[in-house]
Amino acid sequence: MPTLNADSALLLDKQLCFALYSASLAMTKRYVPLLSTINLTYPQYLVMLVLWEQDGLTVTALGERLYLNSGTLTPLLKRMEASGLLVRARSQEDERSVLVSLTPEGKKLKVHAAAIPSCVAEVSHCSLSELMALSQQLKALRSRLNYS
Amino acid sequence: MPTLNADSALLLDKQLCFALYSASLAMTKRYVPLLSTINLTYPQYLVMLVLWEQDGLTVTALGERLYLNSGTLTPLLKRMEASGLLVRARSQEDERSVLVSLTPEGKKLKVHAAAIPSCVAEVSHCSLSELMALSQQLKALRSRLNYS
DNA sequence: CGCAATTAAGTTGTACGCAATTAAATCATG
DNA sequence: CATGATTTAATTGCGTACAACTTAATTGCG
Repeated sequence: MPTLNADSALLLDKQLCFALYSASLAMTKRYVPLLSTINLTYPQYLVMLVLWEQDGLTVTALGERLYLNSGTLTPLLKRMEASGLLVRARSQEDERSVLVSLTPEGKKLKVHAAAIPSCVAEVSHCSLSELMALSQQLKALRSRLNYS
Repeated sequence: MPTLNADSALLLDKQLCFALYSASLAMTKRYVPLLSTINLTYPQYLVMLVLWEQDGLTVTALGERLYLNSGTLTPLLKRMEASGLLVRARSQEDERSVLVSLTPEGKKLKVHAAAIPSCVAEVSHCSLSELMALSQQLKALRSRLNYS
C-alpha cells in the first residue's frame, strides 16, 4: 500500500486532474490542424457532431449534451451562424427557446469530417479496444464528478 | 469486431476526445470551489504544484512541465505575482530567461493546499488504484499525442 | 385571472490557451 | 570578432469556459 503523506499527495505527476487536463489539451492540439481544413474550431466541431446526430436542438439541449452553458454556447453559436453552418431561431411554441438548425452547408460538412476520427486514432497509436476502454472509464468518471 | 462506418465514427459519445474534454472540464469544476478558499484558479494551482516541488524555474521549464507556452504562462504568472505568491526576475546568467520563485506567502500556501487532493478523490468515488491506473493510461496517451 | 416563481438565452467580466509575431539576448560559425 | 541563427519571454488577436447577472417568456398556484 503506497504511503500518501501530505507531500507526495501534491506531486504534479500523481494528480489525475493534471493527467486529464494535459491529455485533453494534447488531444485538442491534434485535432486543430485537421479541423482547420474544414474551418472549425474544436468546440465548434463538437457542436457539429451533436447536430449531425440530431438537428434542431435548443441551446439548453445542446448544452446538456456537451456539458456547456449558454455563456459558452451563445457566442460560439453566433460565430458558427456567421460562418454559415447553422441558423438560430426562436421557437414558435416557446419564445424563450432558441432552436439551432444546420444549414445545407452545415449538413454537407459531415462528409468532409468523416475522415477525422480515424486520423486522430492513427496519431494516438492505440488499439481500438484500448481507446474504447479509456473512453468508458472517462465517461464513468465524468458521471461521478458531475452528479454527486 | 465492431463495424465503424463513417456515421458511427462521428457519434459524439464514441469520441475519446470528447470523453477527455468533458471529464477534464468536470474535474476542473470540482476543484474550483476548493481552490477559491486559497484564492487560486485551477491553472494557477498547477503552477504552484510545480513550484512547491522545484522552486526558481524559468518560464520555459515551467511550460515544459505543464505543457503550456509563454502565451499562456506570462499573463498567468503576472497575475500570481500581483497576488503575492511569486516573483519573476530576469536571470543573471542569461538575461533572456525569467526565473519564477515563490514568496514566503507562496510557500506557506502549500500547507493549506495539502487537503485538496483527498477532497477531490472523495468526490470522484474511485478507489486509489482505479485513479492511479487511469492516470497512467492518460499519461501514456498524452505522451503518444505530444511526441509522434 | 393575477402574480410570484421558474426557465431560457443572452450579457458581462475574468481567466485561460495558443498560434503567430516581436524584441532582446545569446550562440555559433566562419 | 562580426553577424546570422537561435533561444527566451512577451505581446497580440481570437476563441473558448464559466459565474453571476439580466431580460423576457412561461408556468403554477391561490
